[in-house]
Amino acid sequence: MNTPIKSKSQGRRLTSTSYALLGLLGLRQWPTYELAQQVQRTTKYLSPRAESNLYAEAKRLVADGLARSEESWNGRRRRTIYAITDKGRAALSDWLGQESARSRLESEALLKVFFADYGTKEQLVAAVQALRDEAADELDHWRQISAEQRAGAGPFPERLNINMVTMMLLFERARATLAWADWAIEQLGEWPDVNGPSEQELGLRLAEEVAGGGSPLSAK
Amino acid sequence: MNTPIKSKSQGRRLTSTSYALLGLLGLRQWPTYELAQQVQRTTKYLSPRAESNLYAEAKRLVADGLARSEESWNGRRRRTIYAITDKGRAALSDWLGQESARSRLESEALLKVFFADYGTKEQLVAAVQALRDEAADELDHWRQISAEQRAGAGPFPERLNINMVTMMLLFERARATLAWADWAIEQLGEWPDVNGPSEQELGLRLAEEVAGGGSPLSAK
DNA sequence: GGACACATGTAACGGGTTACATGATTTC
DNA sequence: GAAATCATGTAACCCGTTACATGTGTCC
Repeated sequence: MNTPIKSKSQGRRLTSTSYALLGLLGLRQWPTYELAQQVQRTTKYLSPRAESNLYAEAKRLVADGLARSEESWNGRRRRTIYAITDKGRAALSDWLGQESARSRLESEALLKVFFADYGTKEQLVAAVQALRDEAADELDHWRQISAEQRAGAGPFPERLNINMVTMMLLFERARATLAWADWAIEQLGEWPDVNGPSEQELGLRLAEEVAGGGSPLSAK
Repeated sequence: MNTPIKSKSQGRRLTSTSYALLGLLGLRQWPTYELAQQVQRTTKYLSPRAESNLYAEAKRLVADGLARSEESWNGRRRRTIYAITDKGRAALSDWLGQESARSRLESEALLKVFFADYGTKEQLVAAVQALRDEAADELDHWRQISAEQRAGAGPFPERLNINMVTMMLLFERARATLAWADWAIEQLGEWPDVNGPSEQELGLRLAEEVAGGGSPLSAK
């Protein structure tokens, strides 16, 4: 039988993971461990990835010629240091000119809120509370980062402006989530069950305000 | 050579896709096409999936005994109708009692904002604009859904309350995004380049307000 | 001496994506 | 008669996840 032509991989389609790492590598070179930590601080919130995949992606970047790796020794402890190449910088700036994939939210807790009528009111409240906790954690994270930056203790101070602008969106979304959760928990207190008040007064009122262009929560 | 034991799959780990479909199937039975449409209207915003994967997942649910399928004919056009089973309902209510995976945001456009200093100011503005457009689309979507519900034209009116509570979070987040984008574009107008004003006054001010617990955007 | 952080992975698996296919029916 | 929508998929690929492995250095 004919062996299929093993075409030389001349550039896989790069993913957001690729660009997240390339972006960080553009700032300076990193040992993989620190790179992974930096991802935790920053890009995790825009493009979350399992740690093991970061190690894998770094290797792929090297295979594609977008990064270079170098062995280094810290005592008897081996470290791999990654640095961006010119080809990597080119790919990065190329990417900035391309259309972006649509943003996506993946939220199991909110899915549970949506389908809460298959369960108990306690489960509904717990799902809302989980979303509240997530948002509170994230707010803390950004507050801490902000405190470091204000104290001049953060890395890359020259990136402070763009950094903060990016962060503001996540911050404001987290604030909105927190406000929503508090509002929801208050509302739910008065519900007889997971279906809410009969006649759907609440739902109708919300639908009317939203359809009319208003914003029921901030109005209150 | 020994054939490895093909262990009978006695229940793969179900995914959010599974529960999204089970949740919809719990409401009524659906032909796959309408089921996929319903996903577009609703769960897409909490757990987005490619259409082809919905067809695949529906088959997996049947294989697991969580749903039943039935052939049906609309003229000479074949349709597959899916319905939930008792086992499916059990899995669904079981799920509601479990811990949720952390929510995740995946946003290529925001990643581009974050790494905008590798490109031009126009590209930065374009990325912000893309986020604005996404949010505006989503607001329109929820307004339209709300209008239908208000008019009593929506399906499952008994689910209006829980439905609207879920929607309010997405609505408020979209509003926050829109406000952020408008603010950001206004700010960027005054920037000399992608690095923003020198001395990072803006960034410092934001960091101070965020760290102090304030909310720079809504204050203005 | 034990825990914890440092540091870097490997193995296996499958879900999810993109791209494509195919035909029927309705609408203009 | 073409285009759009209805309707349901298949094929190929690989990224991303989970779970695990392995050893070093430091702190108390």
